[in-house]
Amino acid sequence: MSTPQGARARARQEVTAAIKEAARRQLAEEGAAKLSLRAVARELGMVSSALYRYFPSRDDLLTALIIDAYDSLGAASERARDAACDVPPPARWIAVCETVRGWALAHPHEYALIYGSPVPGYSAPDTTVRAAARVGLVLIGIVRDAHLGPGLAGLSVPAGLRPEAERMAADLAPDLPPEAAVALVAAWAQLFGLVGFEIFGQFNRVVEDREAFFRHAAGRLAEGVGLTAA
Amino acid sequence: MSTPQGARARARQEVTAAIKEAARRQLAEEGAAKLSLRAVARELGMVSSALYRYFPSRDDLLTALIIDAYDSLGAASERARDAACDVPPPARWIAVCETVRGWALAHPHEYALIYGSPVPGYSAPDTTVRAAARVGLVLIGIVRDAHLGPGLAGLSVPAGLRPEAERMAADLAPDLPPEAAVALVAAWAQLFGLVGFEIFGQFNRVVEDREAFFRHAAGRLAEGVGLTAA
DNA sequence: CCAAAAAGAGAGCACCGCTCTTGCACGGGA
DNA sequence: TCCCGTGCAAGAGCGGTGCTCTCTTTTTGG
Repeated sequence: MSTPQGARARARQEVTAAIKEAARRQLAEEGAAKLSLRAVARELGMVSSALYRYFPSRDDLLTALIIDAYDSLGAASERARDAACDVPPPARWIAVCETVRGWALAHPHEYALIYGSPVPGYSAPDTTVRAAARVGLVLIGIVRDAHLGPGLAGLSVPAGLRPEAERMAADLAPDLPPEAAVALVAAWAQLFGLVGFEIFGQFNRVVEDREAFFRHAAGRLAEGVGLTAA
Repeated sequence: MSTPQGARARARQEVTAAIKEAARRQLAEEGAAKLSLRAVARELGMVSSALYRYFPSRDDLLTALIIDAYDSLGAASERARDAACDVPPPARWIAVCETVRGWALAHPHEYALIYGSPVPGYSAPDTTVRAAARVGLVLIGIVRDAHLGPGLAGLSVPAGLRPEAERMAADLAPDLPPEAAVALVAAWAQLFGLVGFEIFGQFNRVVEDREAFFRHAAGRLAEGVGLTAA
């Protein structure tokens, strides 16, 4: 992995990185639909068939970009969490949400790649799943900190959702009350609903001051998971 | 518009409808990315160039499908609202939300077409915008009914959001309190966050009993806009 | 009844993803 | 140090795409 055993392997890694970089540039400029292997090859001064030595297909290149995008967003949210480690959980939650939104605004096409419509019939490989989970883990961590520290507001779930709530909590955060797990997953999806609507233009002619609107919505999301304003 | 002045015009409408139908079938089977004008023409026994007499480009055909999809979803939500006209607003809200989710589950590729990543550089024409608004209007109507009838729980917005809230209320629902307008827009985006995460597979290995989970989340969304349980 | 408009057919252009074959140049074992 | 095998780039080519242009046929309306 990190052992550059030979000059050969190193060159291969460099070319692979150059391909991904050029592809990411094209993705940012034209979007995933227009990303073309031949154009990437042209930009790199190669012939298109040479690219297949590095990525077996266009989908594999896209998958690599997807993983990188998840990692980039995950790292950004982790940095935001760490930078806000000394503010109370509700404010930390808002800070992470705003970082997610900021990342999406800065990388709209990469955001579309990971949270927009997936390719039909495309099922994410395991590596993708792991990368995708990072943002969620950050959010869970904030709620856990509140639970272990200043406390979490009590929530409730209807009886019919009880088993599911306990299953979700066992999988996601065994140390959290089941109702918090349910609220967390819902807030997670709702956060990306807010971000997606802004990125994809659904807020055009509807929301003007998006910064303020989002901050407020993120705060209400925090209340929804039981984070009480300090 | 509705005057079939000649057999010629009627034939044109029929062919146009046949093209859209075949395209919708292909869309449902393979997704928007694989929708090909040539394949549609083949299925209809025409040559591909003949199709351009009806739709100037592939994007125009896609736009027609988008409008139809918005209309289909809008009509479904209006039917759900009318069917639940005699239950209290919170239950009506949940019914409409569940109908939106049901429509999305039944037409995942059409859902992806309208609420997934838009085509790069694609900007929705005005006709699209109007069709897109129908679901939102249904949600607004439910809150309005509650406001005029059994009452709406009081909400609050921070001072910084006040002007935006009043602007949004003036545009969307002048008879509603500004705080309700803000909550409504947020709930609207969050609803599609929940639906999108389920449709696009983000809930895989996370949420099992999606029916119950969604019902509960929709109920909490209703509370968030001030609809108090009867 | 005939000119004009509309519609279909076909060839063709540039581009795409992907495959296969062919040379070549380099790197590691002898 | 040499030399062979291997990894890589190059090129041609296949079937597909969106789209344009021209030509012919069909229908319509004055």
